[in-house]
Amino acid sequence: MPNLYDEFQWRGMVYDATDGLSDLFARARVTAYIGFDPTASSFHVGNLLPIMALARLQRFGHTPIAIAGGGTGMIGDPSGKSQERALLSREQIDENLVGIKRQLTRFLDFDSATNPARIVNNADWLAAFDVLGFLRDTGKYFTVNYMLRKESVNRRLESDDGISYTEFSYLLLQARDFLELFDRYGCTLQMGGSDQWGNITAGIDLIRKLRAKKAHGLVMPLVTMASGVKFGKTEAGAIWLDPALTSPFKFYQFWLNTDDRDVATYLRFFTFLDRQAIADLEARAQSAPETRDAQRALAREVTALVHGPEEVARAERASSVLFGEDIATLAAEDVLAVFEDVPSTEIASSEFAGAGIGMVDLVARVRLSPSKSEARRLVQSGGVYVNNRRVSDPQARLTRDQAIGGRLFVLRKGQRQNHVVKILSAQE
RNA sequence: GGCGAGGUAGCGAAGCGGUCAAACGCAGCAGACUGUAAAUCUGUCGCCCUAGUGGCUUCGAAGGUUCGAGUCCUUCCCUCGCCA
Repeated sequence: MPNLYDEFQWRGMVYDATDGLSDLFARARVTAYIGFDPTASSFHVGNLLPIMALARLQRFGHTPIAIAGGGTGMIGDPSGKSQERALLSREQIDENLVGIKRQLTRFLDFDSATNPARIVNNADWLAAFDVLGFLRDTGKYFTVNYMLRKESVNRRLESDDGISYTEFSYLLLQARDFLELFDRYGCTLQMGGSDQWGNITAGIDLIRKLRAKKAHGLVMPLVTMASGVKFGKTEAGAIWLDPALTSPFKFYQFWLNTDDRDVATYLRFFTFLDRQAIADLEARAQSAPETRDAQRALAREVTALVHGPEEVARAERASSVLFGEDIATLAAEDVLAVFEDVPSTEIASSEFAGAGIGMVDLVARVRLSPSKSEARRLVQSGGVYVNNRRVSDPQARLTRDQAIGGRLFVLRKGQRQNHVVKILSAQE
């Protein structure tokens, strides 16, 4: 069995790790965990790297545990945060946990005979502690001096906002989690993002003190984008795994648009492709970047993983239509199918009667532009396309006979922002 | 509490009492070039319309001076430094 540590290493997923972790992987089946905050009802692509770490772990024969942080979520992790966080309500957390658990099941195998994955909620034990018990059993093992030295705490001490006692305590809870999993499942490794190092080592220290056993930690690098933008953020907001929040088409497009400089890194991070396949794609990206085969493979792999192969096929089809074929020649049904994910507006056919609807009005109406003034500028500058044809005359009007199949228009702003206008017949 | 500096468009930052919807930079949005890339270049970037040397609402808030105020005066609110 190849060593998982080497695998993580070549994929660039090791930002830091405790000594001896490689040896541990070499000689034993390891149970490892990563905690996930229930701050939203869905993961976004920024959470993907740790999720993939658990998935790889399982594929190498080890046992993954995902903690859905129902308990720690009540408190809020100060790591990487410059400000105190708003507390989530218990109901909100429970709701978020449901969504997160469901998404994890796509990556992990819970039915494996040898090393089934497990999702646990740390509220199960953290909520059971009484204050006095916790302070005596866990708090006693951490000096405030130790806690103050932690980067996450320290940074907030220096900021004007300070840090509440609540968040200050977070470290203890996460340390206690690690101990709990160590006791229950023999979990000896915690992984996480690089900002988790302090929290992880706290758990390791606790296990050493109370159980006299060596536990391990591994943290992954922050995923960056060459453009300098925060990874996973687009103009439209975060890229979510939930298809209701980010359509599979948009999800696919996000990956397809990966910068040349990032694609090799992302292939390693976010796909299960092996070394040879990735090396080939990298070579291809070097010699023929214009084909964007590497981006295409990345988009296909990740979309398949998150949304399934059918969605990949649909996204690819939609992409080829959108960026290639002539929309006007397609049947209305096909266009609708392809643009299913695209926002749409229904407008009564009566509005298209007579002189029709003015371009500027329509563009503003479907919110492709925030105001009519801006819509006008947009049209004049040549940024608006109707059924794939540029319309730059702000006086232009649209009537029903110009619609695809007499039923719809595909409005496009710039290169890729589409909007479908459906014409509602009077009798419908 | 005392002293000093400042609050201008998404952010940063200019702004002689008239020619200020407000320089400039960044971000944003389009266009060109391309590969649905990066870089670069161009335009645009308060709102409205019948699109014009058009209308309307802005420069922390409220008053005032003036033919005219982002620009002067008063009060208030807030932020930031220094001292206590």
